[in-house]
Amino acid sequence: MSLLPSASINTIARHEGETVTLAGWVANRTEKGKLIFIRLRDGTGVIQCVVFKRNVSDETFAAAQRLTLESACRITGSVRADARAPGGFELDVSDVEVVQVAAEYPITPKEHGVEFLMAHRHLWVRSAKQHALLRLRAEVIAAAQEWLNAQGFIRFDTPILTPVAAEGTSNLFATEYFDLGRAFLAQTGQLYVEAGMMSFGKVYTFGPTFRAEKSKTRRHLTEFWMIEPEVAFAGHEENLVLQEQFVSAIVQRCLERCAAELQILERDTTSLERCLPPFPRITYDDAIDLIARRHTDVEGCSPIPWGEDLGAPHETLIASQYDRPVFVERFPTAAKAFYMEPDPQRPEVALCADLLAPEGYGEIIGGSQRIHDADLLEQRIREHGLNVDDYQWYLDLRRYGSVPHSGFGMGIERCTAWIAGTHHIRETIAFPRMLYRMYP
RNA sequence: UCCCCGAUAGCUCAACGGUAGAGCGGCUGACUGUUAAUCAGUAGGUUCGUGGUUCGAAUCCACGUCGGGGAGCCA
Repeated sequence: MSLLPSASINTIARHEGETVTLAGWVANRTEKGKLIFIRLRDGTGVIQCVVFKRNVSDETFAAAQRLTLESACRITGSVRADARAPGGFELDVSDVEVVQVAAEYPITPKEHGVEFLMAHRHLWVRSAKQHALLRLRAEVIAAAQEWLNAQGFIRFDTPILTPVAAEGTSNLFATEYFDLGRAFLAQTGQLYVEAGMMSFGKVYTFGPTFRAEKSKTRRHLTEFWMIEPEVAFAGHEENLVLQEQFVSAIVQRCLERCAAELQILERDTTSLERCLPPFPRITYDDAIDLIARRHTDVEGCSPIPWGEDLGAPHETLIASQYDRPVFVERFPTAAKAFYMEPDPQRPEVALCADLLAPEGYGEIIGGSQRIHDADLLEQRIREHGLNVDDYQWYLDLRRYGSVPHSGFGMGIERCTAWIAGTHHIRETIAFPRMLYRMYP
């Protein structure tokens, strides 16, 4: 006989007046003499179950008394509307079946510190806010993939174990690879997805990426998930249009389908509702001017000379000037990755852009038009001090039917943190990997 | 790697050179409408580690360990 429930809590209203069996965990319990309130959590929602001593057998009442926080159980009762119940419906209990009585649960409704919660991450994911955040993350991922699929993109998965640094200098995680020496965990799928682009035209890769940077901020993880579209024949302009449509579609879908989660997260959604194309754009040159004029607006923000990359305080200042995401485009070529196409009118800047989320959530997308000329690409590889032999396969993409093409990478955790309005991105992934934390 | 901050009961914190405490959680009991219930009682401590200063150290000093916030780099 199946142990599965006969109804789920998120759609319990459909069962008003019916007797159903729910299966889940005790989110909270209050005993009041001959009356016990059990708030049951089934993964889809939470419902209050009311056990009256007079309405149930002694065994059932005793079972309800045994339930501790997070105990697993199956509860049978009739669904009724009641204004006193959170959510408007409650279960008038007729039977309680204990599946497992939980040991004393370490996470209480009271406050806990970051260290304690991170050490109990495997349990913390059950908590309402974490549940909402991870549900929102799943929606961001589904929205991103389904939107790209609908636009004719093909998912083209790229390797995680790679022979060399895709972008060169950044720190990489290395591991032994049999007799072939060291392998590195991919820090991006971009170079490989370009091979897919030459096969399918419009592709994207989606998966975990790894950076062994010793970053210790609320915007960094050593393992994070990135979705990276790449489009043949697309130039810089088309790339930006694709990005603003993509991001808007994701945000609007989250607003539609995750309203309950955003409410639990106490997210003010008015700024998200404004997130529609076109997004404002500012060139790197104008950004430098803006920083020179307004750097005192943001703490720790100092003027920078032309050629230097923007820091976190600079991004905060720029984003604060706009009410929706903003593109910062045409960075100095020398400060960017080797594969970015120089602006034909001004080779000292590249046809690239970062998309900064509003409200100080920082860079959520980095993208560019890629160099499609084999000679220029090889020259740039040498200028970056990289080994040309390692990139022969990548140069081949420019030798056999090369076309102008563009793409970008969006960080799932940063995007989710922005939409959720969550301060630290560690809460937007189930098990964050950080500089000083790998457990659990 | 650098700068700043912290570590005391299961959790969140107080005690700031002189007897180690509270709230929550746990346990026991009361209660037919609780929403982090309320009320009464009760158990619970190697004050992160090592060394030093002192009549006396949770408290001051040094080193170490672990963690938090930020920078650089990036998504």
